[in-house]
Amino acid sequence: MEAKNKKMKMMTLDQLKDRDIGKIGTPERDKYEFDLRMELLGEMIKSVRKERNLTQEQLGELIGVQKSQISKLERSTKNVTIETILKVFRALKANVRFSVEMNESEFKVA
Amino acid sequence: MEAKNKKMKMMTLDQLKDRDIGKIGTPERDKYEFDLRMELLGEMIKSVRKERNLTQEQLGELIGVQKSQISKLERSTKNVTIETILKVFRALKANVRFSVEMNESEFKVA
DNA sequence: AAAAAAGTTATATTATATGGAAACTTTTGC
DNA sequence: GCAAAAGTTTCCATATAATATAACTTTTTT
Repeated sequence: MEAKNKKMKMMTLDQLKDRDIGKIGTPERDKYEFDLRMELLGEMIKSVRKERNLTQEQLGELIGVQKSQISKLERSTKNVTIETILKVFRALKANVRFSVEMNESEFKVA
Repeated sequence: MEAKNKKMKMMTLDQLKDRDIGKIGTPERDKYEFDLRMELLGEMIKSVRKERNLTQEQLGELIGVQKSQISKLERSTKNVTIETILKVFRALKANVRFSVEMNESEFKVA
């Protein structure tokens, strides 16, 4: 990526994302935002696991899956089902919360 | 279910769930808790959709799926992928938050 | 630096979530 | 109460998430 526009002074992160990845709502941008979330979720698993002083193998044993599975969940850019997420955090004795907010009102789920 | 125990005065909801469904951590109970969460998530979709004054068909059009699909998401006890959830709430212009908490520390994801 | 442990990746299989179509049921408006 | 609209369910196909195994790479320990 080159900075061709001489007049450009500053851009917000959002402006950059709009320009380089696509506007919010476009498939490209949505995918990016989604991947980002997935990455964070994976990091979340990893950091809680570390906090509990577990190896991937040990966490796997708690859940009943191989370590390779844990590795994937921690680093995959792919999609996950809620069931899997809950299973993992349950084993880690951590609580997951989903909440939905629209405008002012916020509704908590679980 | 009968109330055989004459001495029983009161029970908390948790005690009832422990007795009738199984202790937390048992597969039965975990499934129950999970179903509950899923149900709430479906209800969440429904209530936000209603808030936006949309029919299932209209919401489906926004996302690009049939109304039957929306119906399923709103009422299914089945599992869902995060991608699907995000897709729906994105269309509803609502924000979904996942957060994970263990002990005192709370980490926000997305 | 060698050995052991932890983590990653590739490949393949199985289970299941997504989705459409259409018939059906329930709710709503007149 | 009837018709239309909204929602649900069933049946089915397709896509993909979950998983194991085993080889591989990276990190840690001694």
